[in-house]
Amino acid sequence: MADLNDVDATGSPCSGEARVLGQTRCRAAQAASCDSCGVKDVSVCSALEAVELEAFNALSEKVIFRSKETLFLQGDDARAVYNVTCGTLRLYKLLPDGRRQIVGFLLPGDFVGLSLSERYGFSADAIDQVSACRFDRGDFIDFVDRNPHLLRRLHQAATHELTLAQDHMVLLGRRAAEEKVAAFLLAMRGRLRRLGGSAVTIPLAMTRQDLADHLGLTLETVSRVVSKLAREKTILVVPDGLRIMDAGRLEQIGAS
Amino acid sequence: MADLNDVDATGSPCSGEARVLGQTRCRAAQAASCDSCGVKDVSVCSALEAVELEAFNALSEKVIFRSKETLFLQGDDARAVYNVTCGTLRLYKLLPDGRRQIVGFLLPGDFVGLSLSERYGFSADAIDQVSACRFDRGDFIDFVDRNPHLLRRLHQAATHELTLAQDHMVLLGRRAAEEKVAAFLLAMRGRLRRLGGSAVTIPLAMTRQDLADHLGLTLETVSRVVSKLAREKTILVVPDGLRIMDAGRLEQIGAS
DNA sequence: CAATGTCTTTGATCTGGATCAAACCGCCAA
DNA sequence: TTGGCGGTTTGATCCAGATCAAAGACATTG
Repeated sequence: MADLNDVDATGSPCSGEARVLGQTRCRAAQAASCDSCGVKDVSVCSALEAVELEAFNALSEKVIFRSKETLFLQGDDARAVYNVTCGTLRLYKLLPDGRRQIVGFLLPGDFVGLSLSERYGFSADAIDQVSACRFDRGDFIDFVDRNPHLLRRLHQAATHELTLAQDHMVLLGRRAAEEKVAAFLLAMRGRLRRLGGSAVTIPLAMTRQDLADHLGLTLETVSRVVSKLAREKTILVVPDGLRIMDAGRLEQIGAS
Repeated sequence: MADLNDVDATGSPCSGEARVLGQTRCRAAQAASCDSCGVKDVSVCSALEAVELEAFNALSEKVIFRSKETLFLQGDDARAVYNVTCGTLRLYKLLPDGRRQIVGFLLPGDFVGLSLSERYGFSADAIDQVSACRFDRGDFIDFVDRNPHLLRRLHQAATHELTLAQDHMVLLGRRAAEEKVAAFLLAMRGRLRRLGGSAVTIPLAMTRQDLADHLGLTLETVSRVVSKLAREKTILVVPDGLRIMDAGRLEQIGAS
């Protein structure tokens, strides 16, 4: 049985400043503009000196996207780099006939547009209300050029994403429906945990369709698998998310 | 009808020096050790000054792997970075029960291990005879640190790989068998073309099983699709590869 | 040259997940 | 209060691709 005594992440306010490649600093004064998003504050532990961090954050402006709002479309020229501070983004690609593959969900702390290329390689929109730090791409590149040690971090971030992408290829190419869902839930639990949130309740802002388009399934199949896991008491479906009741069982199904 | 007059890439010798992040320089004296691999020489056009290039190449030693030889396994500690100069590598991940997902095929000019991380995130083995330049990972990192502009190239290479990975997710998650094969062939044609090879004949060193494990299919399905395309004269199966007879038709099937 | 192993092709059958269809469940707006 | 809307669940049916099976095509080796 899972650790039900875990405190659910609920009321921690969001940072108004960018996490510098995985790290963040919170400014309480800005927290009020963003409702609870399930992420605890993380103390400063940055790749940047305090003075650099100040300069870095000065480059950004805070922006808010409403649920379903589109940040940009695949092929748009990449004016901005974003750092999510609150909420969830979906990044996706479309085939000409409308089939969609969600290549990733971004949570607080994640960057969009780190490739620094001329054009966005995917589309992005907000699943729930999202707040983010927006950097002008040119300014961001200049700053990185002036602080070359940041490039190492940038490169690390990119290769980490690549590793995730490769893991997802295994999931898409070689796993059965139930394994896909189990592996996804475990991965999500890991990410939330690292963000300091709950290890038990997973707030799923995305719909069954989103899940399906991420896992290479249909929404009906996702729904059936979730129902089955709930019937077996492996998970418990709650409003706006689900609770992992038997992580061991989930790992057994989604073992990697 | 496709351009049948295209000269097939056959006899061009391979470089004995690393391509510096996409560019290469050939040294005729070393070419003899490697049989034809379908890749034309590319003139020097490097991110490095001549003197740096010299230093860079001095870091590497030439290594040769026989067909089916394993370079490293997932989880091994990453002692080396490789630059393929001839032949084809497959990079793959295994599930505990033996299911395999090939995350990529590497052709001449491609680097392995650019993530510079402590451990390899996948396994790699040679499909045919492969020659490569081998860099000690520590030396490579030191060199990059001394030449920070190279980090930009490194980062570009990583994000390019990430883009390819995301495209492959679309293929794995949302495409039908025939589309998968068509898209793969077109992508391979593009890569070979960029390498200066033939646009018509695609030398497939990999088996049907390899293809299947890359595309998320079974070998039988791959075989059937290839047979079907051949029956329709879209492609022509030849020893050790195939010819694209009707690229338009292929694009129509595998449109992205 | 037969024997053996590896890879490929092709056919017959099966099945996991897609597709089609309908009901259900808040939630919001009229 | 009702109706519409977006999302979810559940059932019935279908089918693309998996699985099972066998034979063919080459190399390599004894």
